[in-house]
Amino acid sequence: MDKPISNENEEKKSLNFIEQLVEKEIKEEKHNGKILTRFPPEPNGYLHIGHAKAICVSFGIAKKYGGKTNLRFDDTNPAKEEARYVDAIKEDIKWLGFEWEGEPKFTSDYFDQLYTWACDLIKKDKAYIDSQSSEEMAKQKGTPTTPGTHSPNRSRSVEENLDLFERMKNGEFEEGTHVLRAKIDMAHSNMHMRDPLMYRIINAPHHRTGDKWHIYPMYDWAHGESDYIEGITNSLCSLEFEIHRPLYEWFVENIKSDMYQPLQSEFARLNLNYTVMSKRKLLQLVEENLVTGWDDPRMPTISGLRRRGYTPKSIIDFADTIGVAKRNNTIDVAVLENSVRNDLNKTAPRVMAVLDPIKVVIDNFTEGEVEWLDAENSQEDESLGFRKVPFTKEIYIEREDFREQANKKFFRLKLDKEVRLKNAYIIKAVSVEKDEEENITVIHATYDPKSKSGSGTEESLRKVKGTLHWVSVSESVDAEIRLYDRLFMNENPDGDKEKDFKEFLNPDSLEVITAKVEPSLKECKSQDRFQFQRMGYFVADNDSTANKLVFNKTVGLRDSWAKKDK
RNA sequence: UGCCCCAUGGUGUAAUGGUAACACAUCGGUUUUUGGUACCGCCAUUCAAGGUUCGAGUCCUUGUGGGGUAACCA
Repeated sequence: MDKPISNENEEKKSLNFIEQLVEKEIKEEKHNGKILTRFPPEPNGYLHIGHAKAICVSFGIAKKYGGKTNLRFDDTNPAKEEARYVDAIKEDIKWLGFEWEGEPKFTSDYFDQLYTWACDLIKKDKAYIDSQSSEEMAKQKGTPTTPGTHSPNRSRSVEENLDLFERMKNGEFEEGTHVLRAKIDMAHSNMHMRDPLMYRIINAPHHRTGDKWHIYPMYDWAHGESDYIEGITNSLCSLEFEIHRPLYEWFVENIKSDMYQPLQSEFARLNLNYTVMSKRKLLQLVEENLVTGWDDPRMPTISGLRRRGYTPKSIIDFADTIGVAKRNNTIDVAVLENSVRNDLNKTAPRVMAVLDPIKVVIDNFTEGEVEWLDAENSQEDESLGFRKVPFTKEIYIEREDFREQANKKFFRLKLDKEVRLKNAYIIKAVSVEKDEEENITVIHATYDPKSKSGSGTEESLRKVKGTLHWVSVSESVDAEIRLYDRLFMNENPDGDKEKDFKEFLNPDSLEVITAKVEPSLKECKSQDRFQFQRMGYFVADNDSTANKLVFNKTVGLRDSWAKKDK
């Protein structure tokens, strides 16, 4: 049982490129061996599975090397951001099981310091106020092959710049009339270095600072500086910020007063097929009521996955499986589904629920009798024990589990053939009743009284190929079941230039049915997860009450019969 | 068009100059009172061409392909 430590180390040897970098820094005692990362969401929407990956990367690397992680809301644009998102984001991170260091931080906490530093840059002649329109400035920016030209305002005096900047701050100007720009190099091959904007005027109240400010810092100016203020050692972000790194470094180098400097590293964001991963598009789905909300179980949001029945562990395992690298990737949703199945297979108690019921009458079973049978709660975890399930003369089975005639490949119930009822008896179908339209309404069967499951009799040990789940007609209860399919029919819904992503919405992504479930489920609580045996994993929805059970389908079981039967 | 990044099975991720591994998917099989789980097997000489080396997926050069980038968004 006790493995040698060296063995474990060998197994874990493989490191992603960020881990390699951090191990190198630790070895070189770069920050005295300290690691502090940050997760910097903008509070303008809910977190999705892509953020979950980023959370696992930033929190994960710190955790692995004995460091900490700050949660910092990047709230530099009051026009787009709202306080309600702050709470949702905190809840999602906590639910995943990560703990941020101290209180949550806000970029807006640093507005004063940022303003002071901006004044310092003006005084050092490294920033100036530009009073042109954005069109004029865009024109002067040049193109990738031709250098830009200087703004006529570039040579304004320090005094004039300082005066204008203060008046901008005080709200004396309209939006769009002035901006503060860094004075770097209008001929730089990296367009981001051609005198980038640091501040713009926004006359909108901020969710935390109210109407104190009329100027707000741009991302590039605020981010590295916030990292510097907090003492972040490794600032991990996605690939599209790679080209911003020289600017990130230029800003920090020009304001810092010591040897310390945070390092930005970039990794590829997560893409999943059959969904969209843009907050703007997810917001559209919510606002146009194409889903029921940010936590609709079809949404790739963390709150949606939670309501769908995903576990924190399954999401963390998923992030671990897909890895961290620099190349663009698209992960098959099947990988995500696999991680939740893996977790739930080990943890979810098994119960019986019939989703599409058809009645079976056991002709030789006593009318009115209820026999309570023992049923194992999990084949994967003995400690979950047993429960009682009621067996009666009339039961329901799944409609698709019966055919009058079928070939040998069909292991389920057919006329004159035997099948085992899970936890109960072996039965044989003898006849059917049909309505005028030839639809089967009732199946008649006989049972073998000596074949009771677990009894150990010769009859019970008989080899029968098929085993069906079932519930008692009189003792079962109704439950609303919400069956979900993928939200989009296209693998890459936002990859078509001609078509809007919403054209690919799957009209059948939600199906609501009423199922018959075993009576033990009456006791279940919201968020309880189960395997409905042979059907899949289901979770009690928040809408579920003692009087009306509601379950969401998390994911189906792997089904090799469904594939063959096609 | 400039600059930056990337290139390993169908999809992802490893191999840190020394026998291309793992996960998912697919297909086939064994076990099974869930057509589940578990287990086994099939599936790539690493974008191309040169070079360095006893030895290259790994280092160098060139090419090709993909992505990013020129918001008063982050």
